[in-house]
Amino acid sequence: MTTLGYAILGLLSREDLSGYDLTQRMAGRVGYFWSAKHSQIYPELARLEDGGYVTHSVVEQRERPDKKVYEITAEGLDALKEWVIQPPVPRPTRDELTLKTYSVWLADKEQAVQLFREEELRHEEQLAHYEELRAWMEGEWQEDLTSTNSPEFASYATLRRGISYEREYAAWCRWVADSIERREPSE
Amino acid sequence: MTTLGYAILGLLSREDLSGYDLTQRMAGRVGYFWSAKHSQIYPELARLEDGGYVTHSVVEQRERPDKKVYEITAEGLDALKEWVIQPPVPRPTRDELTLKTYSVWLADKEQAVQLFREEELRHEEQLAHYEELRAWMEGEWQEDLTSTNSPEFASYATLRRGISYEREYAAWCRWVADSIERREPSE
DNA sequence: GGACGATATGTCAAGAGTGACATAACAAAA
DNA sequence: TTTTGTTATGTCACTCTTGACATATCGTCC
Repeated sequence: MTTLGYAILGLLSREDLSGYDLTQRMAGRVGYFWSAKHSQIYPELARLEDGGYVTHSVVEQRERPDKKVYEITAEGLDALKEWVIQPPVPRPTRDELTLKTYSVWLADKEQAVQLFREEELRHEEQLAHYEELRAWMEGEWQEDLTSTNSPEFASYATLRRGISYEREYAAWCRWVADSIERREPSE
Repeated sequence: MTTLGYAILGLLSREDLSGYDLTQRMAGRVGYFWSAKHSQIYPELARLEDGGYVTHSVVEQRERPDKKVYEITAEGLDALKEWVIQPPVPRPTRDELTLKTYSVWLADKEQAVQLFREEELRHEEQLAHYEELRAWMEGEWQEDLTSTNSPEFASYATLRRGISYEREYAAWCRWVADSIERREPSE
């Protein structure tokens, strides 16, 4: 089983979805911690069905093309539950901006400052979006968030990770930009 | 040019290195923001040399097997300088622990708490290591860090990113573990 | 009727990255 | 003398992931 397989099972454990629906989720909702394109999702669904982790049924639609709606099986749910509590396999992080920073001493100061200001803005915008979502969740899901058994709590927990990540990344970009500006004034 | 190519150029802009040396760097020093195995590095060096970004000379050693030491060319340095100030191509982040968190509502609470405590520890140990390095740099490189033209400043800046990342990740793990423990006591 | 956009499902070639395999020089220890 | 460990360079098959190509249904707008 691939990690993508578990990502799909995680979505199907909450609701039945088509390959198209899964693609939307992978680009949006869960896209900031796991993403995939439809060209990877469709073959993976076939493999999951082959392994008995999901089943599908064709749903005929009148106002749209027909679709295959996938449902997680008992075996699929068991596999997912087991995977969740296993320590994650350590993956190498690859951060291109930090890599660029490693060579920033070679760069034109003004252009470097601009780069980090732009990235700061990107992360602050993402942060603002997450903070909106957070406010909405805390209002709408008040009761669900009192129990960690709810998918709502799980979604909220991942969002808090996103918020923390974006806030720190933006702050670091600001620190780098400020450092260059202060130490090399108008070079 | 691949990102790995620029990673190699970034290392060679600081000092001449062999493929073996580069492999050590990619596993250690810069490994927390970009990493590669020797099986990827050797072919990439050949491509870089083909493109005129690096040259190599064979250094004969008496106490060890001979080695090829690579040196960055003027063209290589130009390419690196240009790349550094370009906005990074947005890569999808893939975080397996956050993905597991998305399905944590299905998990046994005790085992889930254990998972997040273990991960918290991992990140705190990494953080402690980085903080040691930081103290050493701030002491040893005091003068170099006053100018952003120095490779020392660049190394210091990337280290601060690592510190910020590990600190926040550990804090988030702690928050998740605490949440599960408080809201589902001894279930 | 035709064009366009959203919905819907699929394949394929190519690149990035890894683990395993392969070879060889040299030192030190058994 | 053989073995073990480090240094050193390389290849290859395989997996993961993406972008491009391909096809088809259905509604709406011109």
